[in-house]
Amino acid sequence: MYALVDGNNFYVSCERVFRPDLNGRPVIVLSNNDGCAIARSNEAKALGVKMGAPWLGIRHLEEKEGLVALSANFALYGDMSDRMMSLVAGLGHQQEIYSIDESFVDISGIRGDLTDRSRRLRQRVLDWTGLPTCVGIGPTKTLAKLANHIAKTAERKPGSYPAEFSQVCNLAAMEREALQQVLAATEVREVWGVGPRIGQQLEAEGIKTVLDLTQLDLATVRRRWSVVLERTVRELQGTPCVDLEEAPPAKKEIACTRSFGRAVMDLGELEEAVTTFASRAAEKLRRQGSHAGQVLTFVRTSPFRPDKQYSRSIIVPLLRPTADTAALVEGALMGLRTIYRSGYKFAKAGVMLVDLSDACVEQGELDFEEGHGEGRCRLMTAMDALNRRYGRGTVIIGSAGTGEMPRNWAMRQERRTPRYTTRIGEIPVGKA
DNA sequence: TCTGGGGTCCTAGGACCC
DNA sequence: TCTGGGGTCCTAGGACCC
Repeated sequence: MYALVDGNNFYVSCERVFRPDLNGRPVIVLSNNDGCAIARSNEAKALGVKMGAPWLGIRHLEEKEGLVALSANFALYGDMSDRMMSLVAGLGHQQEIYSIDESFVDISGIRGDLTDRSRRLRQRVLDWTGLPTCVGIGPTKTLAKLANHIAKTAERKPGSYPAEFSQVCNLAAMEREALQQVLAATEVREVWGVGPRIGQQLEAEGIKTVLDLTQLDLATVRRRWSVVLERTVRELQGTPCVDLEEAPPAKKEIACTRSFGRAVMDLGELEEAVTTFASRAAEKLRRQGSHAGQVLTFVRTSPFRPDKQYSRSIIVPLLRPTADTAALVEGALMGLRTIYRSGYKFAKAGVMLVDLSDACVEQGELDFEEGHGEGRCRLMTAMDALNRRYGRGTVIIGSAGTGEMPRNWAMRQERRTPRYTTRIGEIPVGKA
């Protein structure tokens, strides 16, 4: 038996914890570069603001409807997430943190009324962190996800489902007939694993509700679609096919990519950007204890603009698998210089580390050259420690630039709130 | 004037092997 | 007149997730 606990409009809720004046108002959080809406309060949803809507297309609502738009403050959201997750873990035996705002909890064999227990946990998270959540319970992860969707919808749109499902919905506690009614009242697109494409195909075949989907023949689903959808249907029927993953498996690739604040044409500026991205990716690589065998670098112009388009990527194999920032930056820059063409307005670049292996596994080799091995490893450890303690960017690779060069690539963030919980200088101050 | 970032899994087809 | 059978690995592309 699983519970899925999910934050409501998570990023907006994090902002509201420290800005209670935003309660009851339409609020959105914008993506990097203040580009588009990535989180919306219920009031913003009611105004018709869609997920992913470009900010400049909805900006008029700022004056007309009092819409508040904030730049993404991931330092804040990450820290609030940690607080929420540690409380949610108490709901059951094991927890899988599935994303920044949701986690699955294995609640098999927990005694007592699970619905009641979940309501109390939900209240505790709200009291202790200020974050509103909803809980879905079901015999499989897919059903728990669905239950969570129902709990949220019942809360947000009274009348859409029976009021008792608001905030906490336990599909496992329902009679067969009541369950079928709920499944028949839920669109097939709401199912975890059914995206826009497959949703459209299903609807075209007359499969409009979740109930319709659960009644399909498994062999047909496999033949017509895939084993993936077949697994989803089995899960909806109550047969667990997806296990809880308590410890996340190591990443198979690690990326750092960014759209630029303004168009970049100059190779020198791109070199600074790519150095910064490769350094950041290397940091993530060391944190998971891996080495990379190859570095992929890409640059591209904006497909949304009428300008001349150019998009290219290149993979540079490294001399040996490494987690050394200098070696990874060197590879990334070598790739960049190969694919760079002048005369284009570049809008985005990125570095991806691939062909990852465990750092413990090392190929022996005849040591003809200095400059790698133990010493470099200690240098990286020291660099990471300094950057952790004194803030990102305290110690950098020189080619990341020191600010003499224009930084058109730097992202725009005009509306970011303070990092209330992670920077001593930005802590909120109360007045009596 | 603008439209994010970071991942995973599955499938089909080609190359290659014995 | 006929030109096998079975398998692995790699890559590109599609779909999905938050």
